[in-house]
Amino acid sequence: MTVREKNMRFMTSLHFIDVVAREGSIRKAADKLAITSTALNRRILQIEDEIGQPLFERLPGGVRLNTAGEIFLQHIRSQFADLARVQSQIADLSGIRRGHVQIASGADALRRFLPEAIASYRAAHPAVSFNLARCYGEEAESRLFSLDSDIALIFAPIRAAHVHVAATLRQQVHCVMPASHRLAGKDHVRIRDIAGERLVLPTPQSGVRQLLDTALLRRNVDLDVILESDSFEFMQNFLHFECALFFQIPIAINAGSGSEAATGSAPDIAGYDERLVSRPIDPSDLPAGTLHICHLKGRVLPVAAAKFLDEIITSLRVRFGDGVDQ
Amino acid sequence: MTVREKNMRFMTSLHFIDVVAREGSIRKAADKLAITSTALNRRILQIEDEIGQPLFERLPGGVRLNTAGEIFLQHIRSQFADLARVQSQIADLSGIRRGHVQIASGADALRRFLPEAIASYRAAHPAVSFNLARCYGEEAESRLFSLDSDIALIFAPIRAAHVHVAATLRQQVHCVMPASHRLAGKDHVRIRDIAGERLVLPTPQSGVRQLLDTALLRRNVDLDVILESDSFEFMQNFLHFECALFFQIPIAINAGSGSEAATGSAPDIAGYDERLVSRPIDPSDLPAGTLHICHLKGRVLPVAAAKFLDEIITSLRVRFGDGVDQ
DNA sequence: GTTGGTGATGCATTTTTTGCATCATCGCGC
DNA sequence: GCGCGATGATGCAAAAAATGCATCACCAAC
Repeated sequence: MTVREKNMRFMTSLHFIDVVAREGSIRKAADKLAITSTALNRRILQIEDEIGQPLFERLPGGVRLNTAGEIFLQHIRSQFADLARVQSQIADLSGIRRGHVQIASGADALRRFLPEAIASYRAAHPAVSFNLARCYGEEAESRLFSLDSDIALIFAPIRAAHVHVAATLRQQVHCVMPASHRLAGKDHVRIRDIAGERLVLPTPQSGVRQLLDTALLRRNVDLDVILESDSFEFMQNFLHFECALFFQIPIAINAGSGSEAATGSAPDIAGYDERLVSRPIDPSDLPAGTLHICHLKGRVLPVAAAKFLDEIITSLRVRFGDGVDQ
Repeated sequence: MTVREKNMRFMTSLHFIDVVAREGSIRKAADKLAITSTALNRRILQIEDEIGQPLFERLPGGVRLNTAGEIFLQHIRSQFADLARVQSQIADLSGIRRGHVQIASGADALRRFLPEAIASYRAAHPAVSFNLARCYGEEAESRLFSLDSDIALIFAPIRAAHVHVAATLRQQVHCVMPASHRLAGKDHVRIRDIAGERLVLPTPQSGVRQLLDTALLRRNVDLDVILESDSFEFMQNFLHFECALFFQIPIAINAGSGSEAATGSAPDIAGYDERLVSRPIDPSDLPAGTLHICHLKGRVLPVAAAKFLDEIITSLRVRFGDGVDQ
């Protein structure tokens, strides 16, 4: 994947511009590209000459794209993305079915859903490689825009207009607790139930947290937040040592077979960690959030990415049936 | 325009592939590109190596694109088109407002409408140059696809799915005759009126002719076709020497001010050739045809082309008001 | 066969790119 | 104020790449 450097001489100059823009300095970029700064500098100057206008403004501490440069960089990135698509399409002709899929996802989907989905896809297409970037909504959107990711799974409202939502999945926030917890006996958890409990919350950038914040703020509940983390795995393991509650959405909890979820009944954490159970928060206390499966608007995805996108949407439909919309 | 060869070194290899594909021979292409065949041959080989698969199949009489090559060529052409768009966008930043607009049009629109539209646009943007290819519907569509034209004006049904119709204009076929003709006194011409007349028809590929054919074939009228031509100018001048009828649509007839057309009344050829008059064929005998203003689906047009497209649609709306749809 | 066309390839030459050394400029800290 | 360390730009020589010439191998048509 990163060893695309073997060739494509006709794209190197454009690639160089991308790197310089990302590094903000010709010398640093040259370092990264393993060439001298003079060579790189001259390539930049030459392209600027060919375009007819400078693409970078020279600052004392380095370079920065000007407006023309930003337009041109976007063009360069779309060229690379399109070239990748063309290559995978050409490779398809000879039946190789190789390719590369780049995914941006929140912490929710990459716990169980994505590992299984990717493994299942790779079982059918072993020559397809993947890249997974864990990030929050806003960053995921910008990764789509800069073509660093083909597909994004975002559990948060979509902000930018350039994002196309291929499918959505309604997800009720669940409360995870030790099996011995007094709330474990109930079917649903109410907000007033958790008032006195020790809580472990996801970081404020997370979609789950934002849902919780709006719901709790409105109620003016006094909370005992003992820990904040961006790692569900950490929170889960923490519960083995101290009795507390944390919050997750089903896609982060559910095992692959998904039979229990497809029935519409409350999924639990069984099979993942038998010492913990999850109970949905009452929907009248906390509305369901939406997981968005998206890609960049107007973009033709590479074959592998398009196929994988289809496959995860199908898989979500199997697991969460009625919660999926397109 | 054709002197784009001054630079863009990072695109030359790709440009070479395009030329070789068009010429069907490396040597001929090399000749056209003013380099030796060996240099060109090696560039082709190198790119094929970089792609990882051959793009051409070698025949005894030259080369021809294989499937991979066709996919890649389409990519190349879209790269060039997008680069042109980016360049014009960048040029726009510094207020230069330069660019190049490539139009494919039937003989109808290039009589009066396009010359005036282009002149008017160039009056506002003198640095924009134009290229006009006169062709029939099918060829116009393929020019859009090969990105040889940005915009097409087609008076015929659209065949290909890759064509996006930005606007349409309903046009009733008119019958043009000497002012002294016996039919000149009528408001509308009926099909039965022309049965005994000497007729001058456009060539069978023309949209007007195809409309006439279907209408006349159905009626089984016996016609006295004395001449067939693809040039309206020729037909018009012919009528100075022999009394006959020929057929045109209003956009080929109308003067620029268009006031008489905007009223919805029958436009005539006044001001263009005072010895001739035009009368619409009765719509119940011959349904109106449709002029399509189109570009390639999914394509972002260069600034100049997009602006010009807007302008001609506006201009059509001013002239033909209710006949324009979007 | 012979002829005229094609693309491929070895080798010498030309052109381009690269690297080193150096310069000019700017912000920062003492 | 004045060096210090960072930046990008530039002259010049060496390295690398592209080019052109001559030639080969191939094929079709005559």
